[in-house]
Amino acid sequence: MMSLQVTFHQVAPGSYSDMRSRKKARTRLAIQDAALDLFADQGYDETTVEQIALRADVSASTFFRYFGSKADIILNDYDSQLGQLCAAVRDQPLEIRDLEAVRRALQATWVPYVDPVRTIRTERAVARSAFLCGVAYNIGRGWMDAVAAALVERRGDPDALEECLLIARTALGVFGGATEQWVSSEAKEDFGALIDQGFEMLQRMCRG
Amino acid sequence: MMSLQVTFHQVAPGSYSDMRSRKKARTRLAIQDAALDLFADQGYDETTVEQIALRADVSASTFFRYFGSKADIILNDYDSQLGQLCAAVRDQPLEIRDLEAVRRALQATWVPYVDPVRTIRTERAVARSAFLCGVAYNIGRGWMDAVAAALVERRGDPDALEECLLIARTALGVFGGATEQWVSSEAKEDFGALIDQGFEMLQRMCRG
DNA sequence: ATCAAATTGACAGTTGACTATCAACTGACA
DNA sequence: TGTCAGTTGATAGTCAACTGTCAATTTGAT
Repeated sequence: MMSLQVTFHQVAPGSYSDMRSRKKARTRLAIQDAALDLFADQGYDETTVEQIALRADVSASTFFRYFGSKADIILNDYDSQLGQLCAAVRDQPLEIRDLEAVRRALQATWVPYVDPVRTIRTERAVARSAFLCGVAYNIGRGWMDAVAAALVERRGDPDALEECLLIARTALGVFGGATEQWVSSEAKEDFGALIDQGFEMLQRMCRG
Repeated sequence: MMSLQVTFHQVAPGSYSDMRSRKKARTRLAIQDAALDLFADQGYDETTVEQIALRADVSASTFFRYFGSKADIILNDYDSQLGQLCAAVRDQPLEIRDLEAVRRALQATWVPYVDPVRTIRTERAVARSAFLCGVAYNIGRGWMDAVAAALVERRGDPDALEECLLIARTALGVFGGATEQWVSSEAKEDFGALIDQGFEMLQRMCRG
């Protein structure tokens, strides 16, 4: 998936020790923040790089020094969080069903760390643009694959991949639905409770 | 969802009776076909309107007379097929569980009518472009909403919307997974069987 | 065959994403 | 304080999507 590769361009990550690096990190964040605000307000296509640069108080040239393309802005690295989620899935005791393992892992590694404001803004931006939808979809897909792999590893049965993929897909579907409800309540409702509710519903739905 | 609205531009649908209209319909299809071929081969972003026009034996001007934008090409109207699916869902006898109702409706109104070649080509194009992913995602979303509405109507219980949404989401997840398997087998496997298999797996996954 | 309307291609122009270059500036360090 | 590498803004230019216009061609009706 070429268009989804995260390109760090000329800005190396890590080693934010000296003033220079700290300033760069600040600039990077400022650009991202400005862009997401504008995307949420006007839509992705309707926002020009010049507008983003203006709001972030940099020149268009500088923008392209920090991000290889307009698309790169939102190709955040959720990698660390995804890693934790997968580790938590793997660490669930074996006597617990797969679906329940994913539920617990989500509750432990994701729910406590979501930022409501950022989530709402991102969701709004995504809802307005087919391109951003695609990016979100692919991120979700990456999660699905990783979670499925974690489940397979937990079981120790490589033949179960197809089944684990379905489990991961279903679990992330529940997660997505809960997120949607949460966002549409403007984060007023309890996110964790919404997720549990979704999993219970799934249970009921399959039994009859 | 502004960017996903189907704009018929200057070409009115329906009433393809006389020679002129028939020719227009043919041109329209030729452009769509050329575009999808190129998208599948080179990717969406990497394909220029000029290339599409060239392959379809028209000028770029003509291209923009048929499609308001490059994106419009793939914003096909699956409306009729979606309508049939929903009708089939509504018509399933009440003693059948929701999930099973959707499964039967899919088997009856969708599986027999898929074109393998076209599906494979489309899937390949979608896999290469974040934008096309987004379009596909939104189409899927429209399905989810419509199927959920059909389920609510079948039950006659408007309060069940949230639950029906989850059911529709899960069913379409199974459907999506099966489609993926089918495509990756190059349509060699039995599509209907893959779908049934997915639903059975879902059953097992929730129980045990 | 002929006329009016629809359709088309050629061409010129606008916009915005993105690249390349260079001179000016800023922080790190001796 | 002065030097130097790293960072920046301004400028000019490319490329492709998209718009508008006009003359040439094709089609339907008479």
